[in-house]
Amino acid sequence: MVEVSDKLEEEEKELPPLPNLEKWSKIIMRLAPFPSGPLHIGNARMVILNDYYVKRYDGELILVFDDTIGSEEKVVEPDAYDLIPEGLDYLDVKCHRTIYKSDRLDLFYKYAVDLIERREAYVCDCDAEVWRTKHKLEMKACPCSFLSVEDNLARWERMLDGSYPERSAAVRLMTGMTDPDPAMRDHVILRISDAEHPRVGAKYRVWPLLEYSWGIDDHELGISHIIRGKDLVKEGKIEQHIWNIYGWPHSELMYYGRIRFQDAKLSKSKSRKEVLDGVYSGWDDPRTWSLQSLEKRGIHPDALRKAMLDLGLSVVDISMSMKPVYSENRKIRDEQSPRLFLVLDPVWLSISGLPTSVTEVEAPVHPDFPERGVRKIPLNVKKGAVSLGVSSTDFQRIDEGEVFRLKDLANFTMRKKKAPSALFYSLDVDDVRRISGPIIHWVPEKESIPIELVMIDGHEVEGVAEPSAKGLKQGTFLQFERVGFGKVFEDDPKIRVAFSHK
RNA sequence: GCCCCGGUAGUGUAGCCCGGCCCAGCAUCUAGGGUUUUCGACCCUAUGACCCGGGUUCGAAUCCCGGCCGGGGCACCA
Repeated sequence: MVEVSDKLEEEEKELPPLPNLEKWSKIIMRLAPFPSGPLHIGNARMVILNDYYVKRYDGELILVFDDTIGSEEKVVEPDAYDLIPEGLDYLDVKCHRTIYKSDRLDLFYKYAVDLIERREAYVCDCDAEVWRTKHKLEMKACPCSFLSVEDNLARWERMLDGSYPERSAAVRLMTGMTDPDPAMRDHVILRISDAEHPRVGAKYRVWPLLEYSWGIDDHELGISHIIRGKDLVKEGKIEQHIWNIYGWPHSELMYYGRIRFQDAKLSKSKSRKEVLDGVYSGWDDPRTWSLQSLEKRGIHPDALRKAMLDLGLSVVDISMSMKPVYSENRKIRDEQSPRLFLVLDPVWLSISGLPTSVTEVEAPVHPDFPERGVRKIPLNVKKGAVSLGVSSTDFQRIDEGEVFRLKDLANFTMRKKKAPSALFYSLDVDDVRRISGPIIHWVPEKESIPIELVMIDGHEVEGVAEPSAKGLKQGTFLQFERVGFGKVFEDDPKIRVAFSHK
């Protein structure tokens, strides 16, 4: 027994300590994604929770690609082997080891033989449907379970050597046919699949099921604590059954409920199809809700982390909004985000009557930090007249004759009757403040920069940004005043920005 | 049909194991105000919850029973 010091103290949100710490000399946990695509926001809870405790207890985190053969609906996507670590990197999660389930088949075979020899498992060649109705539901033992060890081992060999076609035989663990829970009755732990595996090809045709492979591996890898979704509680029970057979110490099992995001519909299979078909721009398309897509949008990993940790370890299924994540992201990012004017769907106003003294506007890079300087917006006024763009929604909102302010510039009277235009009214901000008139953002027609904004739903909208947007560099997180936050993900030939949130 | 699990403000969460400090804390959302030449950040204020019914107890969000509602499992998927 080693003293496991609890390093966390005055952290704002403290999760409960891990159970039975004293039983483990070291905290070892694991991340076990099935590599079917990049990690997405729905997987973030699993990752962050495990990482949180490993860091808190100075433990070890193992990345285990749970890449067994899967099923027709669940197939290994080779790109995922790179996309998953990429997502972990973004979340600042460090894995101390990386392991591939597909490298460990021999180990699972070894234990399969041992379990058969101990009469804890048997090879069943019943039809799955028959087995379910005649045996499982009626709680009647399967005739295969009475076969001798020798017969079972012979059957096992036939599974391996190809004599048994796919689905014609499987290894069942003798958990007991009289268990009140039908889910627990002699569950299949290994089965045949002739599918090709992206990493090991056709080397193996007998593959373990999740609950079995983990029953072995959680022990083999010395996993002390397991935090996983509650859809895996049955699997946990089967693991415990295996641990009991061998008298192994039980890893501590913890479950959390499922999260649904109100503003995000997650479907890895749909994403995969759309990415492959080119409908989505790639695995970082906002509609995939992949970790990559969140990074592209400039969602700070700490914002995600905080939101996930705030959920705690509740086992209740929840439906949460992205709002808390966005709120946290604004808090983190606001201070560092330069301001800029971007006008979507511009309406060009013919401005007239501008005093000759007004030739250029200076607006703060950040209103809370004047020392960061100003952005210069040249006007190119010709005889007191100039064309300035405002967003169409603002234009529609302001009535004929109403006084409004173009932020950092001056106050104007709206003229709509013939053509969109505005007449200079005054310079002083207070004039418009007194009447609570609108203060809106704008861009000059000359020298402004076209910008493409990729929205969260994948749609792209064209906009025009003020001249100082010229030379914006990829990776810059910024705020378009009154439009929202975003991150530049392309700067050549065109500036393209991923919209983050309001 | 069988087996688990759970129900605290709109949303999420703390408290429940070891009943009183909870006329229930926090975050987000919403509304209003302050600051600000942004619908951002920051500061302040307000509204808003213990699923229902019994029981135990001096005292229950916390313990017990029943009900209702919700989620998950019963795959040769993970």
